[in-house]
Amino acid sequence: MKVTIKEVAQLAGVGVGTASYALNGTGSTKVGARTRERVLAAARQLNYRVNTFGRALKMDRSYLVGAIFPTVRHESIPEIMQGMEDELTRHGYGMLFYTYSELEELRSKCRCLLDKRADGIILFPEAPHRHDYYDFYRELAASVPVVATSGHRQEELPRVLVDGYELGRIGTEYLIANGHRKIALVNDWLDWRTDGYRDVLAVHGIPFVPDYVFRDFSRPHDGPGLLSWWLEFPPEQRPTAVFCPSDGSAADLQNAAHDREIELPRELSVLGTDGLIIGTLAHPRLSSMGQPHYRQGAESVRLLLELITGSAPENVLLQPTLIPRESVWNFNRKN
Amino acid sequence: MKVTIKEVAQLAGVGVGTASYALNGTGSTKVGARTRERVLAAARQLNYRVNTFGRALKMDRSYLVGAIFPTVRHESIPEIMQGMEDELTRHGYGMLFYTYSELEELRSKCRCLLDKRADGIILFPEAPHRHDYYDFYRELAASVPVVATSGHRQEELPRVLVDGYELGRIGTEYLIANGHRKIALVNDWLDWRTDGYRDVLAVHGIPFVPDYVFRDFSRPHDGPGLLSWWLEFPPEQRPTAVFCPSDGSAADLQNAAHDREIELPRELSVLGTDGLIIGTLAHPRLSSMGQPHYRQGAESVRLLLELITGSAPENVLLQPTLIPRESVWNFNRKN
DNA sequence: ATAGACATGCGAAACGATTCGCATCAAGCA
DNA sequence: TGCTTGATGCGAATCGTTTCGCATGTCTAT
Repeated sequence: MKVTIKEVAQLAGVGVGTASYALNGTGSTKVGARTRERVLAAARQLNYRVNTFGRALKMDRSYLVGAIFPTVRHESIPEIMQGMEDELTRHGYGMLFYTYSELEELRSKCRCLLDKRADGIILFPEAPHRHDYYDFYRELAASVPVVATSGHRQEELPRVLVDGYELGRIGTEYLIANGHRKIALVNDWLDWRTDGYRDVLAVHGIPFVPDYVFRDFSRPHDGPGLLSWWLEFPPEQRPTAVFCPSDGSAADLQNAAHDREIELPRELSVLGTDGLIIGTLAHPRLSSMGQPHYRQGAESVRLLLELITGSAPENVLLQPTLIPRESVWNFNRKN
Repeated sequence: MKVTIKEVAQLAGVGVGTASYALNGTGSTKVGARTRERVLAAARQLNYRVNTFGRALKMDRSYLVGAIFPTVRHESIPEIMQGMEDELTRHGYGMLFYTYSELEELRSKCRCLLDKRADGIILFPEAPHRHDYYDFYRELAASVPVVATSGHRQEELPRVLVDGYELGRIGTEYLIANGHRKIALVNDWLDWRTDGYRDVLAVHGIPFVPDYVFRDFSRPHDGPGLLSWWLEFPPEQRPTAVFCPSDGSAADLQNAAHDREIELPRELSVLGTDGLIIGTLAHPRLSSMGQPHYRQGAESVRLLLELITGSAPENVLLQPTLIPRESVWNFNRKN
């Protein structure tokens, strides 16, 4: 399991330099076809595999990139990772996986990554409204290529994100098409979604009601929290549909509604975001704004690799797609 | 960003060897306290960080371990990964993440791992009934430390698994305690679960009905598939409870039942396995046999690290715990 | 026939760390 | 004083690559 390039060269009867050129295809002008063949044959025979460390030491390139996520418990992360892994493997890179839950941990994990000489880092940013994080992103990006992967508004870093405006627009359009007029929007940090929502309402001549937008981040963002917010509206003003920022919160809202014996989806329609498989396990099965997580991962890698090889890549904007299922009531069809 | 040990030694006014000893604490007998202090101070001042490749090259230790999963889409994997990551980081190791979907891909990903000189591999085995996989496991384990992490019966490799017998026993006991007598068991590869199930029935004097055990792997294992199997029983023989091998299949079964307007959980109780968060999004919220995924990940790492440092570790058997929620009807309480 | 151009290939140096044999020095002891 | 011993530290050798300068040999053109 420990055959070196020297032994390959010896068996092929050439110098180590020549063997290196032949093996890597570099200096293709410099090594004759017959010689190359001999080297390759010898390598195959000996089952030679390059020692990454020798190479990395000399070349100052590790072919490793780091991936840091705020917590794996966020359901869309596995799919993103899958996209990243596939794309990285196709380019001969390895992926170093880390998680963090607060800034200090992020710092120390990035230090680990730097120690391991990662060629670049893909960062899933959390809590993008906090300035200390922003400062750290900038500081980090100064010493190593970094790209952000997420739907957050992330001005600092090269990034791939999902078009929040379109997401809000398409989702709201769908609800309106199903006859909804009183539509609530639960906000996450993705403000663009609100713009899309508001614009579509305008197009259809539906007045924008500020109270229908849940912005209160001091309140719990979970099912019971959202439901009690919803219940505070007097019945005739109560939204007929709630547009949630994730499938988890949407399903949780549905379950809270079940507990109160509210009839779903007739009394309360719910539209999720993410289009995850968990949506099909909820009852009713969640309609959702699907996000292209796999592509998000793959594109992040593409960007990072460009960054590593020296070009200044353009940000990527991915489009969401509607996944209609059963959680939205259709007022137009007489059920 | 590229300060070497030589510069540290120079600044401290010592030889490189001495600097190395001082920095690593090795040869602590060999370097005087005052000298060590000087070296450490110099390192701090220059912000020195060891170059992993130089070290790895000399020591033949990469401080990298590979983690290979059949597919991230299996919901319990993120939690396992989290456990692995925490434990690895505590020991200064990095985790190389890969996925595979068939044997050939597993092979090639393991080759990547070997190329990157991973010190060991944690393998989440798939399809443990296939002999070609078994052969490969053995072959792989011959060239690098490997541990398996899963609930599968995996005789070849050092492994950490969850006690399937106890899982079957406790789950079945719970159903019986709720007044169920006709209990179906949906099998995965974990045969031990069947033993626990059968033994508990015997303890309670309930006859074992072979037909209540779903073993037909040619049929779809999903909600509609399971429901149609269930419906084939004549009503009076129909199981009142179905013990599922995952939360996903359990929730899917519930949704299929909703579609047929079967009243849950009165007409059909469902017990899941895994205790995942998705169980709380299903309706009714899934009762489930919780598996200690986080610990599973952490213990796998512990085993692997032992293996790497040369000892022959004992396999680890983790205990499942019951997570009662709302998907099991209680016949004893007059509802 | 000779010089220059070109194709091919050799092997030393370098990357940054660890480790080992050896040297130095001071103290202890006869 | 002379010798042993122990504590401390130096720097060369090494790990497996890649790359670069140089050497060799062949061919072409004059």
